[in-house]
Formats: sequence, structure tokens, C-alpha cells
Amino acid sequence: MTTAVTRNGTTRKGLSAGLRPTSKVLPEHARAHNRALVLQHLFHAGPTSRADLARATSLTRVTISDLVAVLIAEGLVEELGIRPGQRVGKPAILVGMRTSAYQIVSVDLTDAAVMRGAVLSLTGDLVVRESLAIDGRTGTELVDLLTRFARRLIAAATQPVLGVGIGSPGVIDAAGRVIEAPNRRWFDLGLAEELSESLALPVHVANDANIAALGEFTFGGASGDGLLVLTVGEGVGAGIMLDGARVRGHSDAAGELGHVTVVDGGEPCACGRSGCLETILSEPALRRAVDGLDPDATDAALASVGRLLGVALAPVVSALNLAEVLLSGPADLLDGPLREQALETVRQRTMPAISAELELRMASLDEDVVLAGAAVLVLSGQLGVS
Amino acid sequence: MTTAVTRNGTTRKGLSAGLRPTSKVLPEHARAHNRALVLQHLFHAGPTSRADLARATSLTRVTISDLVAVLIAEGLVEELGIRPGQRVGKPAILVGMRTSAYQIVSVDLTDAAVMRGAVLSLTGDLVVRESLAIDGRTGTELVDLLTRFARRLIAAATQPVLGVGIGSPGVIDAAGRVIEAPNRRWFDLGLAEELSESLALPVHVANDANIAALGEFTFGGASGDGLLVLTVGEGVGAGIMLDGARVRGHSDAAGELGHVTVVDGGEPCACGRSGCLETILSEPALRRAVDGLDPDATDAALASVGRLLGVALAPVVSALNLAEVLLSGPADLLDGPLREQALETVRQRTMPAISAELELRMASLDEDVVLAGAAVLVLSGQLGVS
DNA sequence: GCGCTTAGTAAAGGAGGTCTACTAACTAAC
DNA sequence: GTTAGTTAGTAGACCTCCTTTACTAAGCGC
Repeated sequence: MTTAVTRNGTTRKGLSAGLRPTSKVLPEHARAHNRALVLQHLFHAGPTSRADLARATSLTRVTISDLVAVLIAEGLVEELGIRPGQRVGKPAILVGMRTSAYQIVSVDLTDAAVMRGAVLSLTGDLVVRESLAIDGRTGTELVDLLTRFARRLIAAATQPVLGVGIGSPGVIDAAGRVIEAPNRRWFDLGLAEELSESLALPVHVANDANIAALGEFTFGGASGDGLLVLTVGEGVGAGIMLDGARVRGHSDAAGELGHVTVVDGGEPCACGRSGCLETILSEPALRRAVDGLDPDATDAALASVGRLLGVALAPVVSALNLAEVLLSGPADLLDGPLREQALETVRQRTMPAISAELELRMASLDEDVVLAGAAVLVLSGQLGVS
Repeated sequence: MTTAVTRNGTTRKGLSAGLRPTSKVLPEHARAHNRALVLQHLFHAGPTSRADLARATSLTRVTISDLVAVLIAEGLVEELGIRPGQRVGKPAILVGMRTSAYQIVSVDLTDAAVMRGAVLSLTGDLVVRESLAIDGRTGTELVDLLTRFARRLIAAATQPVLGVGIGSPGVIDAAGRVIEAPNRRWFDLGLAEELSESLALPVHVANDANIAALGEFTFGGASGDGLLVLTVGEGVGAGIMLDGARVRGHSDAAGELGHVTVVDGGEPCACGRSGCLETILSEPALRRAVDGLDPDATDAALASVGRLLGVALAPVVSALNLAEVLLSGPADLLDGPLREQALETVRQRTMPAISAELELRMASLDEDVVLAGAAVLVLSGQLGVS
């Protein structure tokens, strides 16, 4: 008896993690990959000898020498002299990333009133910081203002600029096209492409909360895979990293945790519905909630918000088996009863196997997470490093 | 002013999707990838000419000819004669996967009382089906029984067996090691490795609910990325596909949605806590809930379960921006008020941008999903096809 | 028949990585 | 202080893989 289990003819996208082919791979892609591998190692582990790079990557010393020679010729890597310390054999020559070779320009558009920008070194150190009042501009005017602001930052850089990274609210696709950012009056706007043309530099654009997760992943204390970063500010956003990759979602809208209902019949939300997480967890909402309360009542109020956050997080943590949930935002409100109750609630509402290893703590980067994340966007886009 | 955004030296894993290097890539890996690309296309699109393969993969005709020649030599692919229909130019020779060249053996261990097994063709057609009572066996005894069962299935195959796929409850790592499957009394058991040795065949083992998602993704009607399959049986499990890859989770426990609390102070659960989704949504729980009720009351009872399911799903759907949620299990219970209310609840509790494109419907494969998924495990592991 | 188009193959070439073998430079031990 | 052993880095030959270019095969349309 032959029972058909069915079969259909749709073609699917994928990648090469579990060998799920998507598009052709050429030797030159292998080269680019291995090159990125070397940079990645130098970026995270610091100066390394060629021989150690070979061991770390499992490429041969010959290949590493060749790759390093190219990187040195490009000015991205430099020799740093003999490795100190005595040991047998020919002493190793350390090579390291020339972190001063390039700089990165980042812009954070999270705040509706003011755009924040920075020039960063390749290691994520903030070199210059600037900001500019938006004065209610939206749409094309805002693009113009952003372009001028970016130009000013590029001019402020003391080294050639590797690229420009921008974190914006809204739904943004992989190519940096803003599908919709209602508050900025941006709809189907090829922001990365436009800016890249007018600035004559690579420009990467992504959702602000999403790249906050990227920033924490690369520069923060995040220990590895399975990370969710919840950004609390005027609104509430989230970003998720799984298997070292940012989760984008089917229509590039992943991370929209702020508008999940957590209170039945709750307060009206800017999104038109009511009881959204954002109506209780955003910074303004929290300030209002604790305004004028005595310390005990404040703690109780924060804990009750924490509990609701925990209820919303539990299914996500459970479904994805996350390792870490980080809260980014005002520590005076978040890092206390709120956080503790959220963790406690998640533990109560998930299996021990899931919650045992879970950490829920404050993000280690401050208000500059989005700037850092935008820099990672550029690092990863231009050098394959993150 | 130079503000440090911090920097740490941890090394991270990743992959080559967004160019996030993890381990070296050689030309031969490119070759394997392109080879899989060809098979993938033939698998999903059916017989194709070399020239069309070249266009589909963007490899050159020369390379495709070469790859196809190898695949023909291996007996995986065969020429099927001239493409019918008249058009200008030399007529194309169709090549197709020799789906009869190999068969796959699948075992489904979801049921504690009986193991279900099958021999499938490469297209997922069930050729032979067998089952075997477990009689309360666990631990090593169960491994022995499973080995014998697998041998029997392998003997029943009418073609060489490509590999053995096994779906089991429990936490199972990428190498097919069962971290823990309490009901089977399996703890830290290298099941895939052991079986592979004793059967002298490639063996792939993964969580049953996880591979149900894989089965739906490949053989079912799932349209693309962002898929969650919820399996309802004795228990409740889930599997998630993102970007064409199965979500495994930090400690290989992704998909444990069955033990998320959905009823405060609800019924006790086998897991030791209470109010878990499984206490209301498992098949036994649903049968009990509707037992003896008149039709209207039945509908109301099912809808109320649907609502609670929707509450648990909303944060997951929102955070991941899923495209599809599929329910797999008894249609008489699931495919009605329960499903409708679940979808309605998710819509109410998430942003329109998230829920607008969301589909929540019944899975298209029947009780054989896990067997099909286990087959995909083998297909993907051995041929790179899924 | 002749021109045009499409399918498939052959040969040469370039890119990328490995293997083997070499030199350079140090430590340790007699 | 010489010799042996170890480690770092490089040179050259070789293999693999894909591409480019050029060719043959085989049909259609006039």
C-alpha cells in the first residue's frame, strides 16, 4: 500500500547553515567568508599571530598568510611586532586590526524630537557625538535633514568613513528600505539607497530596537545565542538574535512586542487598540504610574508591570528557548522590582528546563545601544564582522 | 570627548547568511552547496533541463552539466528524454531525481505505547508502514527495541536506504544526542550515534514536534518562512521554522509551548506545575472538556480553549512576525471554534501589521507528519534537500 | 537551403586552498 | 657553545571548481 504524504512544488529560500541551499556559492565567496573569518577573530580576540589565526580558523598557515597580506595591503590590518613572552620556536609576529584605519558614522532616529549621531571607531568607541533637533520635520524634509546631519558627521570623522549605519523606528527591510514608519511619515522609502547615493558611502538602515539587540550582542555582555533585547523608551521595542543572526520576520516586522495586548480592557494605545504592553511599560507610562507614590507603593506598581511583562515574555522565551532577555532603558524604573518580578513570573510560567538557564537582566550598554548597533550594522555589512 | 561604548572579547558562532563567519569555507564546500542546489531544484520543481537548471541557479551551463554528470554517475539523477512541446532551438533533455533510487526509513516515537515506522520514497510517499507495541519499555530496552524495529524497516525497503530519521519527544541536540526524554527514561544518550553504528546507516534524530514543522515546511502547504506548527496529541509541542531553518534554541529545547502557563491556578500538569497549555489543549484534555456537552456548549468550550491558545500565541507571533501558524492534531476538535477563536484572539492582541498577513489554519499533513519530517531530516542531512 | 535560436560540451584560464618542503629564529640540553 | 627540537612564516607545485570562449547538435521559420 502506497500512501501519499503529499508533495508540493514551491521553491524555498534558505541558507547554508544546515546545508539548505539558496543561491550559488563560488570560490570567491569562500574567499570573502574566510577573509571575514580572520577579521572576526582579530576583532574579538585582539592581536593574534598568523599561526594562531590558522589554528583558530582551521585554515592553513599558507592561506592565512595570504589573506593577512591582502588585509595589510588594504590597510585594515597591521603588524604589531613580536609577541612578548618567551617560548620555544621562532617568535610570533602579532597582527591586529587597524582600528584607527576607518571610522563609522551612526545615527539614531529613535527619538521623534532629536536625531542623535556619532562617529565611532571600529571597536565601537564613540569618538564624536552630535545631535540635532528635528523640529517636527517628517517625510522628505526629514530625509533632507538626515542627509545634512550625516554629512556633518562624516566631515567630523578624523579617518575615512567605512559606512553609515542608521537605526530608525518602523518596518525596514533587509535592503534598508523603510516599508513604513508612520511617525516619521515614511512609507516605502528606499532610505539606504537614497542616502548611499547622496553620501557616496555604504549606508545600512534597520529597525532601532532590532539593532539594539545587535549592539548588545556584539559589544554588550550578551554571552551567545538566543538573545532578546527589550528596549524601553517612549515606546517599547524588541530585537531577537538567534544563531548569531538577527530575526527579521516574515514581513520585516519582528520584535513588535510593544503592541501585544497584556491588559484586557486596558488603557488606549497610540496604535489604536488598548492594553498594549507599551501602555504600561513605556517610560512615560511608568513615570505616570509611579508618580507621587511612596516607595512601597512604587515597588508594588513596578512589580505589577513586571508581572505582566513576564506573562508576555513567557511564551516567547519558551518557544525559542532563549538564553538571555535584556532590558534596555531607564534603570531606576526597570532594574528593581519590575525586572525581578518579570523574571519570577517567567520562571513560574515556563518549564524548569526552559527557565533554569534563562537570564533576565539589564542591558550593559547605555543610551548609546542603538548607535553601537548601527555601527555593528556597518561592520557586519562592510567587513563581515559582528 | 571619547566615550567608550565598551567592548568585550567573547568569540561567537554564526553563519554565512548575513556574512557572519563561523568556520572556514573551501571550494569543495561551494561544490557541495551547488550540488545540493541542483538537487533542491529537481526535488521541488521536478524534471528540468540542464539549461533551465543553469538559469535557476545562476550557475553556468557548463558547471551544471558537470554537476549533473556526477549526480547521474551516483545514480541520484537520470535523463528523462526530450522535453515535450515544440519551440525553437535544440530540444532540451529533461533530467530528474531518481526518486526510486533510494528510500528513507522513518520512525515516530511520539506515542509512548507504540512506535510507528515507515519506509518512504525520496518524494515523501509512504511505501511501507509498520508499528510495534512498546509494552512499557524504556531506557536501554527501548533502544534495543528501536534498533530491531529499524532493522525490520530497513529490510522491508525495496531500494537502498539513504538514511534513518527518528522523531522522539524530549530535548535532542543537533548531533542527535538525546539530552533528556524523561518519559522514555533517556538521559544524555547518543542515540543517533549508537544507531548509526549498529545499523551502519546515517541516522538523524530530532524532537518530534520540531520535525513536524520540518515536514509541513517541505511537504505540506506551508508557503514560506516564519512558520510555527503546533502539534496536539497526548501532549502539546511546537516547532518553528525561520529563514528556512529549524529553531533549535539555546539548549535545544525550542518549541516547548505546551508547558507555558495559560490558566492561573489551573489544573495540575504532568510537569509538576499547573495551568499549562497542555492541561487544556492536549487531545485527552479536550475530549474530557467536551465530553457529554451539547453542540453549543461544546463549541463554547472549544472556543474558550482557542482564546487561551491565542493569548499564548500572540507574543510569539508578534515577536517573530510569523507568517503561518499551523495546528496539527484531531481536526474534529481543533478545526472549528477553537481555531477560529485562536486566530481572532491573536488578531485582537497584536498589531494589524503583524496579524494582517498571519494565517492560522490546520496543518495539511495528517498523522504522518512526524514520519514525513523525519524523512526530511534525512533528505536534508544526506542530500541537502528540504 | 539558410539564418536564427537554444541545448549541451570541450578546452583553456583564473581563483582559491592544500600539501610539501624550505628558511628563520628561538629554547633546551648536553 | 654547539646541537637538537620546536614554532613561525613563505615558496612552489598541485588539485578543485567555476568561468569564459568557442564549438557542435538540433530544432524552427522563411
